[in-house]
Amino acid sequence: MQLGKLEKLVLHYLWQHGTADVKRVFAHFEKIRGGSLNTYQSTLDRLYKKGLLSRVKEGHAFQYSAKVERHELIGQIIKSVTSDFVAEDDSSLVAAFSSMSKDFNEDQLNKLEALIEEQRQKLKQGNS
Amino acid sequence: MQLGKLEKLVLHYLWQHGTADVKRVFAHFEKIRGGSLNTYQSTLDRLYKKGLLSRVKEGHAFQYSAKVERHELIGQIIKSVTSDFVAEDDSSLVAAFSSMSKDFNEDQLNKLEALIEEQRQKLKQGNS
DNA sequence: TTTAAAACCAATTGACGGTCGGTTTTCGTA
DNA sequence: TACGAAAACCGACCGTCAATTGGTTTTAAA
Repeated sequence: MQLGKLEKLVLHYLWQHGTADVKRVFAHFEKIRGGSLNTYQSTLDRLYKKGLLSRVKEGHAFQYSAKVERHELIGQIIKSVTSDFVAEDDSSLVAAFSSMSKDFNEDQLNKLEALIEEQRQKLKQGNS
Repeated sequence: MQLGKLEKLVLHYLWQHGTADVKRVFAHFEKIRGGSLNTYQSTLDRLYKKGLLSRVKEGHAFQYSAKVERHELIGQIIKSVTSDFVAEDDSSLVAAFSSMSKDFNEDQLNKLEALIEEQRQKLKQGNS
C-alpha cells in the first residue's frame, strides 16, 4: 500500500468533508495547487480502485467518500510498510513504537497507555 | 524514506551478519535469488548514499555495515510514511498504534507498556 | 432524442528500484 | 615503479507507479 502526494491530499479532503464529487474536489484544489479536473478524476478513480473510497452515483456524478477512517488507514500502511522488516514473534515493531514515542507528549502517552489497557482487556476476554 | 525489495533483503543480511563486503553479500544471495555481483554493488551503494549504511575500506573492498538498528529504521519509516496523514497535535498516530495493537499478544503489550512508562519518566526529567 | 456532463481510456512524463555492461580507480606485488 | 587483478564507479535500460491531460464513450436529464 503506497500512496502518492495528491492521493493523500484528496483523502485528507474527504476525511474532512465526508462526501464530495469530482467537481467539489476540483473546486477546492484548483486554487491551491492547480491541475485539471481530469487529474482529480483519475486520482479519485485510482483511490476507488485501491479500495480506499466508496462511491454512489447521484445524477450524473459519483459521490465519493472515504471507506476507511484515517487511523485505520495509517495502521494499515504501517503494517504493510513494516511487514518486510519484522519476523513473527519479533519485538522489533514494539521497539520501533517506543523509538517513536520520543515524539509523543505526555497527553499522547496517556492516551496510548489507555488504549493499550483497553486492548489488554479485550485479549483477556478473548482467551478465556 | 522508501526501500525496494532488494534493499530490504540486504539490510536484513547486514543486521544479521554485522559487516560484509560486496563479495560476501553476493555469495549469500547468488544461490537464493540470482543477480549479478554488480546488482548488489549498486544496491549497497544506494543504501550507503541513503545514509543507512556505513563503510570502511579494507584492502580493495569496502566493508559495509548497517548504520541504524532495525527498530530505529522501522521507527523512521513509520514516521516518514505517516507524517503526511497526521495533523499537528492530532492523535491519529496514537489511534493508529492502537489499531495495530490488535495484532500484539499479551507479552508484546507488556513490553510496549513498559517502554511507554520509561518514556514518561524521561519526559518528566526533561521538563523539570 | 438530443446534448451536456461526467466517466472512462490511452498516452506521456517523471521518479525510482533493479539489473548489468563497460570504464576508471585502487591497491598489492613483482 | 609499473603491472594486473580486484573493486568501485558510471551510464544505460527496463519495469512499475503516480500525476497529468486530451480525447472518446457513456449516461442521464430536458
